[in-house]
Amino acid sequence: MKNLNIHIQVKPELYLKNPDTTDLGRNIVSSSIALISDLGFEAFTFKKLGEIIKSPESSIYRYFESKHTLLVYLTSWYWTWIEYRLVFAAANVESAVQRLKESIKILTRQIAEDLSLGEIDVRLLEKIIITESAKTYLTKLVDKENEKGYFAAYKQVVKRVTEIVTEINPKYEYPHMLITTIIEGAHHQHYFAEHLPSLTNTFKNKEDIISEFYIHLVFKTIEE
Amino acid sequence: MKNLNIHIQVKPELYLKNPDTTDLGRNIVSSSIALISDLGFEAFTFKKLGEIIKSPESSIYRYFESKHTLLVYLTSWYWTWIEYRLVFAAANVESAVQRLKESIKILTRQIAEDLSLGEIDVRLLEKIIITESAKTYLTKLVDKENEKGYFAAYKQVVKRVTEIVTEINPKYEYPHMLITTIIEGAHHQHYFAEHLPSLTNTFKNKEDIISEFYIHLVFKTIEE
DNA sequence: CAAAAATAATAGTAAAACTATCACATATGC
DNA sequence: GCATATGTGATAGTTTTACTATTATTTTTG
Repeated sequence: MKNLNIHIQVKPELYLKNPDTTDLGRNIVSSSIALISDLGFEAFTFKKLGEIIKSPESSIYRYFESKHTLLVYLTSWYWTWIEYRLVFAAANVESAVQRLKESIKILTRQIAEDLSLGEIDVRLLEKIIITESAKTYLTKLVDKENEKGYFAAYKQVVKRVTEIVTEINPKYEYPHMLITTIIEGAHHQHYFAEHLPSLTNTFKNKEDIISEFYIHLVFKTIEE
Repeated sequence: MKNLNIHIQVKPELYLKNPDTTDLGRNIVSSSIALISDLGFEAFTFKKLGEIIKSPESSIYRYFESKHTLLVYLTSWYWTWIEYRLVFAAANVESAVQRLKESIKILTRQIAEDLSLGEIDVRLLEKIIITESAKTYLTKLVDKENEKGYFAAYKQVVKRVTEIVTEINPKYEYPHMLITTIIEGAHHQHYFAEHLPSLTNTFKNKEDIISEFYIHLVFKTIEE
């Protein structure tokens, strides 16, 4: 398992007490990732999590308002990490085409190796993002939560990549639609590949087929 | 409100007793559409529905195993209806390009007019599909439910449209990825336009912008 | 070392998601 | 036309979820 020493900071709106500052907090976050990816978000409860970390539910509630905000926290952590990777991948790369290509790979490809930042198992987290992240905004509370900035990290990622698209073709009118289409699309393809294979095309044992599909799609779509 | 006299049949796996055969059953279905689009799926319960239709919860449970299978039923109804529209739109159209164009419109455009089939308000149902339908398969039970054929109607729609893609360009290798990408993508764009506008491009007051975006994307992507 | 902060232990609540039972009404088949 | 099957209503009960509240104990820190 590879370890990196960067530190991801999540907006204070997403927690009651910063879980990053205590052992219990970090344990809540890392164990919740394991438990959510094991049980799925619906069957996941703070009570079950409490049993695993040997703390009462009420202690978990001091960090997170609800299991929903915990999911928003995890999602936000993920997008902040993705943004870091986007910035890193773009550094010193002159060609916008090359930067876009690398960005699409980051947005659409699953992490291959075990990777852990702090106590966060990024690979497991990515599994959660694929299956559960849309549930953060597909709720009756979207508008309120959006006002509170719950989705800022995601928006920032989208913005950053759309800017590369615009750099390549300033006349292309729908960069946001395009980028959100491929982000959510890639999540779906990864999910379908595992659970509903007839909805995707993974007949070849070729790796990164999803990434290649989206790279092709994006460059064809934005060309003049 | 426009009424049409076609009849949509849903697979028996999706209900305990066919709601289509009794007044109570039809009332459960039509009122659930209104209530789900009002409360959102999470806050929707059989108890609340029972109060509206003035029947006890237990009577609703005679038709549907759970609120989850009711959602699967509604989704399946919707895709069966979409397939009917696809077949109808393709009838007597020689050009595959034209058939694909019309199919993409059907898959990506929201219904403009009020429309009711039997007691089903199709416009409200479409609102539910946009927000809630992904929740039918983003669960721990996907694999089991897939085996039972819960997602057959959706798969059939995807298959039908991919065949047109292949007719136009037999060498194109990823028709399923492409079609599911635009179906789910369009749902997202409609949702974002209403709730997270910075994730989309609806700055113009132009209608059918989402459809046009996807038509352009598809034809660019599949061209040789 | 005292005060403040964090955590544990325990209890309690309202609602959700069912399951069960029995009475009554209605439709159907012979 | 009557017995039987089927459908619906009324009511009650269970387990679990998603919290909230209170008090005691431990740990941190200034």
